[in-house]
Amino acid sequence: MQKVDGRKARGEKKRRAIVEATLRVIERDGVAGVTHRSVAREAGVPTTAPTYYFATLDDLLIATLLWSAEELCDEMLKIVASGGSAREIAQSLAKAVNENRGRTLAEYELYLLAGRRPELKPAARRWLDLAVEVVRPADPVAFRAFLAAVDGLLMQGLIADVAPNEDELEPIVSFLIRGCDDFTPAPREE
Amino acid sequence: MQKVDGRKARGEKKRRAIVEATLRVIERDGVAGVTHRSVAREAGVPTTAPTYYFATLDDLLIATLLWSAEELCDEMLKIVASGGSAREIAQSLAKAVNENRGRTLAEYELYLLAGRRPELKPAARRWLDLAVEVVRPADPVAFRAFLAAVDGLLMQGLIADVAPNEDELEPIVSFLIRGCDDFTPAPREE
DNA sequence: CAACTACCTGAACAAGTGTTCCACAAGTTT
DNA sequence: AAACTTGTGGAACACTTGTTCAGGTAGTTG
Repeated sequence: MQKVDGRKARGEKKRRAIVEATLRVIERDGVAGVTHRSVAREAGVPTTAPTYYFATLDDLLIATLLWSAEELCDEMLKIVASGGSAREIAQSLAKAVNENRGRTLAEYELYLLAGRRPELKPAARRWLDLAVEVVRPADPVAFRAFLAAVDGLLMQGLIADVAPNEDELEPIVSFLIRGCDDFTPAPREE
Repeated sequence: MQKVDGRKARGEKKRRAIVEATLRVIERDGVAGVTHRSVAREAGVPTTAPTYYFATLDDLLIATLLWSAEELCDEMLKIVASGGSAREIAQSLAKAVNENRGRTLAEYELYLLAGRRPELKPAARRWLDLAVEVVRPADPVAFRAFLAAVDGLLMQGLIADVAPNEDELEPIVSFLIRGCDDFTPAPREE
């Protein structure tokens, strides 16, 4: 008979809390602001807790990227599921560069981190692969162009004097998804 | 009668050497690897030289971003001047994510830096503004979509397992610039 | 309730950081 | 050549960093 060890359960919870705190630190101060101590302070745990749960600072960043990537995938799936019209997509993009600006910045910093750590690449581009998989676009070239533009619009939105809003983004999104059947997947052959 | 002060000339030269060394450090180790000491070592100057020329480490990064942005603009203008066909653009992109991978990574790290330092934003998006200005696109929406996709293709190229080559990129670029008259500027009304 | 185990943490350390300071060298002007 | 300005660099300081480690604590088991 197996009983869940309360100690381990608590540990797992704290571990998650540390990862979440790390993401908040990145949102606020960037990857550069991540230190064992800053994370510990943010999470409200002792200084050595992050070291205890993650062998190295790198491991902590990696865990944070993996978790963030997972969340991003969930959000993307929601958009696709809801129909994926130009309006909805533009709305999501506008939110990412306005209300969720810090979060979006964090995501791209982790993105670039993957550029220097080959083992992180799969996680970083997970949402891309997943998008292709669930949408099964009729025109792969058009779809790849669309996905690239999404990244570009977000990045450029981050360095604009005033971030673009939904109405400004919509025509661009519309232009990009013409020929993509509004995300309607190609019929799968059985 | 004014004579150029040999001291100042030498100083200016060293200053530039330090900025160039900084960019090399970023290419190799990322922004995180930039310290007064690492830059000094790379540039072959004493430890305190970077501090002497740049009040703070931030100032050094800022100067590096400005310089890098300038170079990027020059390169973009060259592409436009040479005609800006899909083939040429795809060629440039392929080069950026292969031979010049480190440099491209560095550029995007500095890009994101601008996301957190409002005063750097104009420099970071300089190439975008310049592109719109010199191309004077007939269809602004299509052109903005194209510019966004360029950023996205580069970023996604950086986190691909194997970076895309010219031939893979060309169809996507072609798709994007259809309706842009191959970069031919709209006739300017006089 | 004692023995045990696994988790947890405060203090401490060595290494590296940004920056200051002052003596001095090189170049220019009088 | 003396006076002056500008550039230069080694030593040092106060501080923060990642990480270690030995002891302590909470949860589980017999």
